[in-house]
Amino acid sequence: MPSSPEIEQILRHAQLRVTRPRIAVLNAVHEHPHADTNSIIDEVRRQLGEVSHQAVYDVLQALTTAGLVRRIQPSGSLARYEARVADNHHHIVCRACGAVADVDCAVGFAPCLTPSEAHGYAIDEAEVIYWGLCSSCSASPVDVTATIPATHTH
Amino acid sequence: MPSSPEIEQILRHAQLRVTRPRIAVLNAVHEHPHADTNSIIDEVRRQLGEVSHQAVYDVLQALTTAGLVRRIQPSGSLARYEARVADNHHHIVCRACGAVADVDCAVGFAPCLTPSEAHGYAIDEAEVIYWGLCSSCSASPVDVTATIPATHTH
DNA sequence: GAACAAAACTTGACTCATTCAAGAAAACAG
DNA sequence: CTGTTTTCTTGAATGAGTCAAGTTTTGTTC
Repeated sequence: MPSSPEIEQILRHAQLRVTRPRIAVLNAVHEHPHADTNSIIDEVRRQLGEVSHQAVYDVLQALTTAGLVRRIQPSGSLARYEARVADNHHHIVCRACGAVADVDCAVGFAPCLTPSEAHGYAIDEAEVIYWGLCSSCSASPVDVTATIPATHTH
Repeated sequence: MPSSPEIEQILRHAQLRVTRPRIAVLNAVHEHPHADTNSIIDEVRRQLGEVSHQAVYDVLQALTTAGLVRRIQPSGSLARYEARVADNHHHIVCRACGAVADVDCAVGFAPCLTPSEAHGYAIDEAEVIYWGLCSSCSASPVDVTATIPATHTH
C-alpha cells in the first residue's frame, strides 16, 4: 500500500501529471482491489470531497492506458480495477455475490498463454476467469440457476 | 447447422415451448456464432418480420438457462451468444475489431480448470479469453494504444 | 377439438453505467 | 510569471438491458 508521496512518484514516473483526483483514484484502487467504478467514485469523494464522476472515468482511463491499473470486467459485472499489474495473475469470481479474488497463474506462461490453434491471431494476453461460489455463498445457498452472474459486490 | 425441424426437436427436448421467435433465435445463434444481441435481433427479424427486442432478450435468457446456448461477454463487448455448448472451449478476441474465434481447450481439464489456490471457492468453470489481433487487423495496423478493446464487430 | 392455465410475446416506459462536448481551472515547461 | 496543454466540471445524451401490465399463444386436459 504505497503512501501518498509514493503514489505521486508512480504518477510522475508514468509521465502523468499529478493531480488530486489522480492521486485519490490510484490510492483507492490500491486500497480496494477489484473495486468497481462507483465504489471508486465514492472512495475518492470520501478523500477529496466533491469530484465529478467524469473526472474519475477520465483518470481510470488514463491510468489504464499508462499501465498503472488494470481493468477487468467479468460478465454481468461493472468495470473493476486493480493495481496489481506487474504479473500475470487471474481471477476467481463468485457467481452468487460477485466477489473477486486473485489467483496466481498456476502454469507459468506455457499452457496458459498458448492456445492449441491461434487462427492467425497475434496473441498478447491470456485472461482466465474461474467461476464458482465463494466460501460464504457456498455456506448460505441462494438461487444460482441463472447463468448470468450477479452484479453486486459482497 | 440443424434444420428447422431439428431446431424444434432441440427445443422440445429441453422442455421448452416451441415458438417462432425461439426457433428463429436458436437458428440465428447456430448460423452466426458469437453474434451479439443486436445482430441476433436483426437476423430474427429478417426471418420473421417484426419481433420485439424484449422477446429476443427473453428467448436468449431461456435458451441460456436451458443450456442450449452460452453467453460470452468479453470486456468492452456486448453480450454474445454461441450454440457450441457441449465442450469446454475458449475464445480469442481481437482487440482492434472485436472478432471472436473459438479455440479448443488446449490442456484438457487439468491445468485449465485448476487454479493454484482456490481461496475457498467452489469452482465450476474456467473461462479463458485470449486477447490479440486477428490476422486482418495485424495486417492493417490501427490504433491499439487503448487497453479497452473495441466494441464493434468486424 | 374446444376450453383452460401457464408460458411467451408486445408495447412502452424506464434505468443507469458510460460517453460526449464545451468551457473553466489547474499543471508544468520555459 | 506567462502561456500552452492537459485535466476537471457541468450538463446533456446514448444505448444496452430491464421492468411491468396486458394480450396472445402454446400445449394439455376433458
